[in-house]
Order: sequence, then structure tokens, then C-alpha cells
Amino acid sequence: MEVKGSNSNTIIQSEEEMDLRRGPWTVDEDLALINYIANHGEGRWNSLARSAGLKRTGKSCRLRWLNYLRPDVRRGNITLEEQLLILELHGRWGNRWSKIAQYLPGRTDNEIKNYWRTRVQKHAKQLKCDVNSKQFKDAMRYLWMPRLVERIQAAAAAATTDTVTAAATVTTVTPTTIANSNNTRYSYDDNNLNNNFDVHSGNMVVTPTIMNNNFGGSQSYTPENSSTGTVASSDSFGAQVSPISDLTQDYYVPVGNNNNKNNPNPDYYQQAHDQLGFLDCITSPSGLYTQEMDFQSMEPNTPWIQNDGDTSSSFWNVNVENMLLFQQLGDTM
DNA sequence: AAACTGTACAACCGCCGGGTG
DNA sequence: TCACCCGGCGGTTGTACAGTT
Repeated sequence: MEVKGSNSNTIIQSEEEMDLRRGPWTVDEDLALINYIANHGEGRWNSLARSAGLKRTGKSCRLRWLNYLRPDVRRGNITLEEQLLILELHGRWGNRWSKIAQYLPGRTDNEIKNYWRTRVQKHAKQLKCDVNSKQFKDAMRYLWMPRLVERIQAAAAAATTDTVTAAATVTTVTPTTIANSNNTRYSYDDNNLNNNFDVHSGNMVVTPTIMNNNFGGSQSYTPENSSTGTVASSDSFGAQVSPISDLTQDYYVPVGNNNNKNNPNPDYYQQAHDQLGFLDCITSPSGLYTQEMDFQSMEPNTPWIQNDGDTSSSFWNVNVENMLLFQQLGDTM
């Protein structure tokens, strides 16, 4: 919110605010913002908004750019790996969405936050437990995350039969650590994550889907690309037939001068092939099977282990199976 | 076919911390 | 030191669309 001055300033700002637009952005506004940033760069959002002729607040412009118009914003379903990473990192940092987003190239904090609220919290609600409860966290850690890992590995194994054509130029991103990825156990190395997924560094890793949204200023921008149309839900945590790991396939890594991020160009990205598997870098801050679970509080007949009846999500829908597993885990601990 | 409901996501809001004059 | 501005963050709301009744 603007900090209002006094007297005449207040009057002027109030008049300006009366002209300020709110709500959904139009294509023209998008183009104006894209063109201006392409020519002048981002930052100083309030003056940018005025200079670009946009009747929007600087905040609104910034948000529109960061969450939607940036060429490296990744759209589409949250992949299995991303789901796993979100669960993992949320377990470590809680609602630090922007921090979590740093590890998911092309995903915005807003998108991750929305994902968490609409998907994860929904299932916590269905399980009649608090999303921040130890029970739900344990379920994620000991059941759903290992299951996700299994599914990712299965998908990766299937992918090994595919021939991936690499581009002529390959920029290698070398994992600093190859973490153990045997079945459902994985180890944690925060620095490794940082090295591979820091979108703010010069080695930002983006995925091929980004190329479809790379409109490079106003030239190749199409309103269709910016459509807010609903994308088919991947509310599955692995239930769907997932495209083989976006993060384990090809990577597009910016090379050369990275300072031109405000003037995106498709040539800016070069394709790198099969640089690292996701499971080579997926990690567990908590350390699977190392923390004590509160099984005492999980009586077999509590709502917690009942089928929630959600048929929309076969991943989340395996609750009965999971809960049996859950109990077995408890028996062996 | 219409009404209703649920979902996903874009956008806004309020707060806070850092920078600056 | 203080006031102001700006950018960033997390929480919340609004709304379009899909699915269901």
C-alpha cells in the first residue's frame, strides 16, 4: 500500500489511485509491461508503472511480471519431482514459499503456495488432521514421499529405454554430491540442492516447457500463451501417467551473458542433456526413518486411517493401503 | 440445460525490513 | 535519527472454469 503523505500529496495520490486499475490484466497491459521491461529492465516498480503508462501500482506490475510474464516462469502441472521437493522443503522450512521456490526452477512462490493450500491442505482436511500436525507430517515423510520417490524411479527406469537427442551444445551442471537414492531412502545435502536449483544464480536450470512461454519481449508473445485457462489437475502425487521427470530429462541452461534476463531470447538458452537425475539431488532434510513417529496417537479406528473417499486422486486415494503401511512401519520401529 | 459446488490460480492486501536522503 | 519509499513476503480473496447434481 502506498504510504500517504499529507495535505496536497494526499489529494494527488488519492486522485491517482482513483485511476488505478485493478483486477485481471489485459493483453495490452501485459504487452506494455513486457515491452518496457525488455527495453529498460525491471526494478523501481512504481516509477516503472508510471513510465510504462500503466495505471497499475508498482506492486501490481512487479507481481504480474514475477508470477506470470517472466519468460522463465514455468507453467503446467506440478511434476512428481516438484511435488516431492515441495513436501520435502516445506517440511524443512514451513511456509517459506519464496525460499522453497528457489529450488523449483520456474515455479513461483505464489504457485507453490497455491499448490500447498489447494492440494496438500485439502487432503489434510480430508484426513481430519491439521496440516501442521505431526501425524500429517509423518504421513508425508514416511508414506507419501517414499511413494513419490518410487514412482519417480519407476518413471525414470522406463525413461532409460528412450533415446534422448542432445543438442549440439551441452552445458554441464555437475552435482556436487550424488546422494543415495536407493528406493525410498535419500540423503540430504543442502548445498547440493543449492548448486543445482538456484534460479537466482547464473546457472538457472529451466525445463523445456519454458521455451513455449518464451516470448522475448513483444515479438513472439501471444495471448494464448498467457492464457489463464485451467490446466488439467495433477492432483495425484504420482497417480497420473506422468511425463517422465522434467527434471531428469533435458535441461536448458543459460550460457554466456546472463545479465540479459530482462530481454529474453530463445537463443539465450541452450539445451543440456541428461545432466543429472533428479534423484541424484533430491534430499531429505529430516532423514527418513530416523525420527520417532508418534504411533501411539494413531489408533486404528481413528479417522486418521480411514479412507477419505477421495477418488480424484489415486495417490492420495491409497490411504487405506498407506495406513496399513503406516501401521507396519510402526510395528517395526 | 440450468443450478450448484468445488478447484485452481491470479491478484490483492497488510506487514516488515532495508535503503536513502 | 527519522521519515519515507521500495521491494519482498506470507496470507487471503476473487473469479473463471470444470465437474456434479
